[in-house]
Amino acid sequence: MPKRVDHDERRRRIAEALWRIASTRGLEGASLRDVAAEAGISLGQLQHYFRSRGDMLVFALDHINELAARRIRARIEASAAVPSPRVILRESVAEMLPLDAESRSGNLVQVAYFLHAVHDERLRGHAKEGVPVLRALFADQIRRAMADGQIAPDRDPDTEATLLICLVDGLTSYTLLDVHSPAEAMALADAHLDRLFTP
Amino acid sequence: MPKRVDHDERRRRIAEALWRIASTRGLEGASLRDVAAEAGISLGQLQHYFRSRGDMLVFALDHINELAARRIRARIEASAAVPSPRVILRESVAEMLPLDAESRSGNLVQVAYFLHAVHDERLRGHAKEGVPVLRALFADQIRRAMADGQIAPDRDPDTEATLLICLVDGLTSYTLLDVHSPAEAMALADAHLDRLFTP
DNA sequence: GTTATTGCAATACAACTGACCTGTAAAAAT
DNA sequence: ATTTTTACAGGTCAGTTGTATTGCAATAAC
Repeated sequence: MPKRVDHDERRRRIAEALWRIASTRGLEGASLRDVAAEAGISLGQLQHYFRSRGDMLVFALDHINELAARRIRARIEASAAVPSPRVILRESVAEMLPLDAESRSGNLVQVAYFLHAVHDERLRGHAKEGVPVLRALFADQIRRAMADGQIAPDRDPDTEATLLICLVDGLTSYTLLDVHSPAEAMALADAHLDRLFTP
Repeated sequence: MPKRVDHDERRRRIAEALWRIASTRGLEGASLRDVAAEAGISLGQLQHYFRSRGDMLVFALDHINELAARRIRARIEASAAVPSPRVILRESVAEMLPLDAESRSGNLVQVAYFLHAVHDERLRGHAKEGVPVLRALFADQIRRAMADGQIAPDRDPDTEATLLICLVDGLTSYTLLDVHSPAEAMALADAHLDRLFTP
């Protein structure tokens, strides 16, 4: 055999090529041939690493979810030595919203997957799994802020966490549609946080 | 010529067949042949009424938007003789959320269009146009409630209207994904309204 | 050096796509 | 009665899709 190859590394490269296409033409517009061309490899080689198109889609979704989680963590750690709950929430939201071109294309990929997941049971599991984790993270921060007197004690942390996630999702949708600008989206998120953080 | 036919009525029938397919298999899964079969007509007949697939998609989107707006109006008028702002907002939200099977499939069609619209300039215009109308309607009700002392006077009506729309959008997405149930979605929306309506 | 295995290229294939074209029956217009 | 227009049925076409198959070069194991 020729050089022994890192399979996962190749798969990640292919997944990234897939995102580039999915963010401009949608997931359905990303045929095996297109992805192979975008990745600079042959169709045969792509098929060597993914037995089917479905396998490729699932791998790429898992990969993008992992990268997103990593970026949120990195951003929080970079923001302050001991970040306050409000900073953590705000930075997380900022990272999730499509505020720059890169994040925008990432969100487009997520949306493409979302639509697919609604109709595809296999993808749905992968698409859903991140939500409870994120809700728990948000709810924890809200609890911390409540203990600190920054949020009224009659709020329910889980409810507030879910509302915030849903709001970000909606803000993302309308930002992608150019109904409002990235800056307006962030301002709206801040307005929501302002009212969450009232003792 | 044979019986003179109501073209728009035929087109509406075809559009409804398209929704039935789009809500289960997605927009891309709705080929001209599939739509024709679902509508119980031949491919030739379908092509007689729509010169291209794109035309069909645009018509069906406009039609579904119009029906949705009509249903919201009907629901509000049915709720009370002189509906309060809060009732109007709540009923509108309830109509937008995928609370029953019919509404769910309608929302699935909307989502399918949304993803398409992000990449298709022609569709984007049609998909966006409903938002400012809805925001104006919501903002009006919020202003009425503020004048009545039901909402704190320091709130910005347009901001609150936009936040509510975005929240509903996010609630819809996660309800479609079965992250939470329709009942939970409505409870979350009520929680948000509770905090909006505090003097 | 032989053999077995891996990495990949190339081709083939059946299914399906949207668009286009032609044919024809029916009825309205003249 | 003739002409014209409408409403459709059916077929064709070039192009694209995911998948399967075959062939072959490179190298590790023996």
